[in-house]
Amino acid sequence: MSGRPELSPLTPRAAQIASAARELLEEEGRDALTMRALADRLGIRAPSLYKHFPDKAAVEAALIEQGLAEMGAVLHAALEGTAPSEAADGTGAIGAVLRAYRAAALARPRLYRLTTSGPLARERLAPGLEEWSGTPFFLAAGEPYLAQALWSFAHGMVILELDGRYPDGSDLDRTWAEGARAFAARRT
Amino acid sequence: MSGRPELSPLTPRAAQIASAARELLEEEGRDALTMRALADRLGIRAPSLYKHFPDKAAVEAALIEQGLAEMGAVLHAALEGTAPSEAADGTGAIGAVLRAYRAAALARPRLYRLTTSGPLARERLAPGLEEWSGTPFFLAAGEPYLAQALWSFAHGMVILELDGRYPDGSDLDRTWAEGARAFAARRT
DNA sequence: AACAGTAGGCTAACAGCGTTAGCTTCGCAA
DNA sequence: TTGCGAAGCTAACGCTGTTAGCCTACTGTT
Repeated sequence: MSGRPELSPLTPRAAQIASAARELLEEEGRDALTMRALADRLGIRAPSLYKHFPDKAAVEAALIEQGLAEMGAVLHAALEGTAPSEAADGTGAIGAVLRAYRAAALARPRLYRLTTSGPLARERLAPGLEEWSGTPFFLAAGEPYLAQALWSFAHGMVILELDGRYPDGSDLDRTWAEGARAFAARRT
Repeated sequence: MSGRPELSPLTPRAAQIASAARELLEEEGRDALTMRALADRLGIRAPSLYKHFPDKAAVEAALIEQGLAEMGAVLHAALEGTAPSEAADGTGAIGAVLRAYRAAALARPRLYRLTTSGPLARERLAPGLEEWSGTPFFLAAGEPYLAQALWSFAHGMVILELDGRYPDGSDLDRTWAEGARAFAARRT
């Protein structure tokens, strides 16, 4: 399992704000996450938020930490769960990680996009968190280059699906399975 | 080769504006592409732009069409070029398409991100253009599911590289090669 | 008990954003 | 000559993130 790094500490009030921000993001999308709308949801005025976070990017960073932590937890759990059985479809740990990744991303699509899109302000994130959330890919692939390629495939699949880039009627289950077989065949 | 669909027609003035928009995007980034900055570059005021485009999204759509058209041209050319020799590294057409894709994206990173990130307003694009730009993946993979998986891998690799998501010192050449081998091995 | 400091609200305001309304000015065609 | 459309303009609106400065209430100290 290997312990998850601690998230950046938040004051109780800041945690409430982050929680409201997450609700707002997941219910209404990234564009709706404005400082005024967030303040409204808390019954205060926008400038008061700046007593708790230095700027909007810091609020987003708190959500990104949640996104990384939850994705990491899901992936680590998926690896634990399927280690004994060693897979239903012959793709083993690689298939398990891919299925878990897709399910977790589609369950929280807007948080996923916030977490993974655009340049990442690493200095705002808890150290080690990003790496920890990615290690299941390494564990599943057994080798860092295949692991990075596998992660890239998974992210590409998810983000293109979320953005509606695939033609209508695409059988994405089958595309995922095809990718899983391609990568699993290279596992040593 | 198969002829490229025509891009949406623009009046001469609109084409000038789109050209200036592209310069602005590539030189200063997406955030710098504002209607006022674009107008400045043309020596006019922002509201005058609305005589030529209905809104900012229409300007962006013109750039997205350029991005799709240029990417498609590069990929089609790459397939033509390597069909006879059949590859230096054993990955054949798949390796050729991947190398061309990466090179084209990294040569115009901000246009690539604009073209491929976020929901796509298909009704604003020339019909068939998006499909045409993607067909080289199908031609290289020989099969639609592998083709979609291959495209997803390529996009994931590029966008994660552009966003600086890989750890410092990652040997991305090797990661690309690993992915190319995985997909090439499944080509029938 | 009086005082100081701090946490956490508030209003007013600024610059920048996309966008609209309404006006003017120029060149061409009937 | 008249009319009209193309293409510019200014002023303004509502939205955004953010800052400055003020006020109130609680908390701990002397």
